[in-house]
Amino acid sequence: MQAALANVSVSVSPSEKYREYLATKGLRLTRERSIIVEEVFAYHEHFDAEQLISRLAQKTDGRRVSRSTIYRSLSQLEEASLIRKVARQEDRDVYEHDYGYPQHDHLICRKCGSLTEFQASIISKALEEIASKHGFRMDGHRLEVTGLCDACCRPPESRPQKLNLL
Amino acid sequence: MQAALANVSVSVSPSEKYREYLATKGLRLTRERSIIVEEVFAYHEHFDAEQLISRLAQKTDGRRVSRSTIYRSLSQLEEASLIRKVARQEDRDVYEHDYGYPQHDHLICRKCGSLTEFQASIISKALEEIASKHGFRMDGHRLEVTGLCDACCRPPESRPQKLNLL
DNA sequence: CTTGGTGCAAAATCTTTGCATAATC
DNA sequence: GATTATGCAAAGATTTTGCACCAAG
Repeated sequence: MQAALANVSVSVSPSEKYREYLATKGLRLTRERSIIVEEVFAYHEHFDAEQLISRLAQKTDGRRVSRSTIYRSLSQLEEASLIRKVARQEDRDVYEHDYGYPQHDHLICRKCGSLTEFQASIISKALEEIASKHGFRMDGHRLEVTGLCDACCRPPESRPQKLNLL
Repeated sequence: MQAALANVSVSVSPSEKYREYLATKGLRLTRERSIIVEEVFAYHEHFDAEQLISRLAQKTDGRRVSRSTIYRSLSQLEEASLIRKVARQEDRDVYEHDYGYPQHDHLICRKCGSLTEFQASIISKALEEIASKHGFRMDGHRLEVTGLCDACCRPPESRPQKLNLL
């Protein structure tokens, strides 16, 4: 009678978790919502609303979902802690899986825009101490480290052309 | 011959720094830009574009500046590392002073929205190590710790009504 | 007189919303 | 049958841009 209590404990599927969340609000896991949550969790890549829309709003089979519904669902998925915003790129919120995935942070390259994940328990621990010192009840954090990634650092011959500044 | 090399070393005023930045681009510190940088550094509060605009676009004296110019200037001030984005609230980017102010991070209350600053060198140090491990050339970071602030934590009589999720 | 700058209004983006229709309990 | 959901198009909101006129070197 021991549940896996590692960093990640996934007892139910994302869809199921979504259903549970919806239930608490008296809402239903409809076909569209189901399609969305499945698509979102089909890949572990970071994504934004537009990418999801382009994948779902253009389906020819019966799995097409409208733009509005996708936006509405993304808000719910975030509320339900299934996904979370990690950054903002090109004026769009970038999401990632929050459910079933360990806490981590990101190195964001200012040049090529690449997102590199890393884990550092020392940071979480430090934050817990800091929060408690301020009487702050922490429930999460978002840490974006900006700079130049390994590839973009190397000026030599393979100098990246794409400098989308800022 | 020793410059103040503490966390903060301000040898020139924000305006002067702005002027220097502009010079490197062959641009000038105009009267409007001057007004903007002075207004921005007049208070050390966090602010967003709209707040700045409401303060500057409604002046009756000769210190009015247009919306466009303010947006254009904010981009430059950010580029020049005079200000930086700290968060996003109500769909707006929130800025704070970056120049002449020590590195710090924020505790953001999900309930009342309050921003509390804190400093933790341990985090910067940890990040430097992590970055170097990834061959990443860090030039800054943004850390938002979310949760409930001291005031909003206290359930006693003023029990928060809003109990969301999970 | 040539380049840079401002202001206005229109445009561009991303996101939300009103409403009619459709599905579900 | 009442409530919830979807899709569309229109509306909202913030930020950007084209353009004419002004300013500075």
